[in-house]
Amino acid sequence: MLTNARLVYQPHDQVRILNAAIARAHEICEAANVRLTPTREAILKLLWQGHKPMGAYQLQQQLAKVSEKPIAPPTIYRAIEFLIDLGLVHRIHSLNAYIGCPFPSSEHSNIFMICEKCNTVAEVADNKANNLIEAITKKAGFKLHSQTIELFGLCPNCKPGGADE
Amino acid sequence: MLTNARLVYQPHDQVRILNAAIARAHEICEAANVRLTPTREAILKLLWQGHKPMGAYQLQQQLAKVSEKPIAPPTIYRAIEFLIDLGLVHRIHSLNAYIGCPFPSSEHSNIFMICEKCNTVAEVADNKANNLIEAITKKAGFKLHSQTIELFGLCPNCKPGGADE
DNA sequence: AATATAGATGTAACATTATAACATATCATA
DNA sequence: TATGATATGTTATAATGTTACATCTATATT
Repeated sequence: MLTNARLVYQPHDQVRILNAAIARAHEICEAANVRLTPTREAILKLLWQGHKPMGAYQLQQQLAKVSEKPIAPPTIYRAIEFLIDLGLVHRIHSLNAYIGCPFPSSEHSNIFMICEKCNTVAEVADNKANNLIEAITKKAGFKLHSQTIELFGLCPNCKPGGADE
Repeated sequence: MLTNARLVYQPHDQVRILNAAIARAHEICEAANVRLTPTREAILKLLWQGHKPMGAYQLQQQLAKVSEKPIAPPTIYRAIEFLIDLGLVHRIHSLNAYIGCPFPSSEHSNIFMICEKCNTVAEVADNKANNLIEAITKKAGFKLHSQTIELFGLCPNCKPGGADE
């Protein structure tokens, strides 16, 4: 099982993690022979801040604070699409929002644990889950292409018992 | 494992199924002491036609054909909310669309198999999936409230090999 | 049967999310 | 530096969903 849950739920060196993610993204783009332009990089960075998903217009607002010229929705959406296609970002459908992917370029089912209180999202990739879903669909005669699994609840820091369970 | 996959993927008496679903809905509403008004019933019926999800504005268009007066979005959304709260209808987040629930009033994880070609949606409720997700979240210290699992691919009737696998 | 009440719908305006169509700019390379 | 491909700017608009408040309707009570 691959997960960034501990990272998300515990205090950590946000800047280092962010820089690592950006460095990783540069590698991936280079390998794919595509360009991680300033706008794209800025959006990717925002989607890594705080492990909270952000909507397109929220991204636009944040970008406005940094850049001199306002960036219009089409550019935002194009950048998001670019990042999603590369596996660097995920869409959280139930929130109409986007978030940086902690393990890009890994084949995985994306299971998102969405905290209803603090809005953090942790991701899990689990082979057992993949296999089970594969088995369920196969039994039904359904040819599986992709999937999205979104779980709602309270993260360790927000649930009544607290982080130490 | 509870599923309506066979029903959805094989020819069946659509009218009988629909009537059964509506009768069931009436029972559930009576038990809950709430009213299945004509508008609500009309929407529920539409969401049972063809096992395909429909968006709010699509529902509005269809209703316009039947009713004399056009029905405005708030009424549509209110009816949808009502039906979802009763467990009679589900929202498919990735499609911004809604569909009738084949097994209302059953405690279940909702796994939706969405055909990318014909748009039919079959639903599966699987205890193993429930348990696995419960285990995954527990391990991460996440308190699970609800979930949505949406699978994309090709249904038996649309996939290359055909329905007989 | 008249009336009070809660629940349901009507209505108009608007907020949010996303895309289309076309123009312009920028980058990599010949 | 010319050229083509890629990326972004610009304007308008589509699609989805909500707010706030008015009006109606069913039901229960007197």
